[in-house]
Amino acid sequence: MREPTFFVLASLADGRKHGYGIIKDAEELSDGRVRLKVGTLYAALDRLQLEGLVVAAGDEIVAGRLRRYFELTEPGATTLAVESERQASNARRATDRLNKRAARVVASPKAATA
Amino acid sequence: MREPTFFVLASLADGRKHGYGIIKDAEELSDGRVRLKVGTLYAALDRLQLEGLVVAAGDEIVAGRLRRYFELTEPGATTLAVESERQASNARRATDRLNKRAARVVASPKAATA
DNA sequence: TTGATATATATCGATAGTCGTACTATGATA
DNA sequence: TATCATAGTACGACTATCGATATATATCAA
Repeated sequence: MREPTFFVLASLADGRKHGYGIIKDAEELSDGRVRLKVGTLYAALDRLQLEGLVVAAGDEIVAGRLRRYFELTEPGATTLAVESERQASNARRATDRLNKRAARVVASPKAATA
Repeated sequence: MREPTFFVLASLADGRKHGYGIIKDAEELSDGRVRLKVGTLYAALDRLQLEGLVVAAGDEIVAGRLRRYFELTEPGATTLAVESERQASNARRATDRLNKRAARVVASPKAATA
């Protein structure tokens, strides 16, 4: 799963939201690192609905503007949990290796990757 | 960064390796979850070399077969470290939300995402 | 009142990384 | 002698994301 899609699910794990709300929330949740593009967002929502990870949760008109709400399904929550554990695990493995590498570089800079 | 590319760097963090060796190592490192395709691997290696994250580290002929060796550069190690922290952080944020959501679902199943 | 910014969604061509498959070739094993 | 593991090359197809454009309302500043 790519990062934008991951953040769509993570955003909805917080509760029911509308498209633009997801964009703002994902930016905040990622400390500004993830700025979902509108094309990416709505394409992802369509796809995630087809996969059953997200469901439409009502349209509302607020201040003359349409808001399309979405919410996470239980399979969506499970998928996000699996994906989170996968990424945490990947990060741990890579960090372990980088730490060992750093130890080698300190000991012998030129043969660090030998 | 996508998962296959991440594992190419993670594999090389362990030391100099040849293409096929990276495929085997990535599979082991990921507990069998990541099986790099040859097309993906060599395309990634070409790209990572252009980006300066990886360098060719000599060709060898072993048992009549060509082996193309690669190693991680310092910028490559830094990129992997940044990417690992990014993924660990993303996973933490998502897991936090899932835990809060689970608490809500236990308290009130039908209004969990309201 | 004109322009800029924020909110909110729709749509679409281009891009990039990955996948899938086929191909060549050697050495080891059954 | 057939199959599997090793090792690399090549290329078309796929798909999520990007980047841009369009539409529309509300608010605020110049």
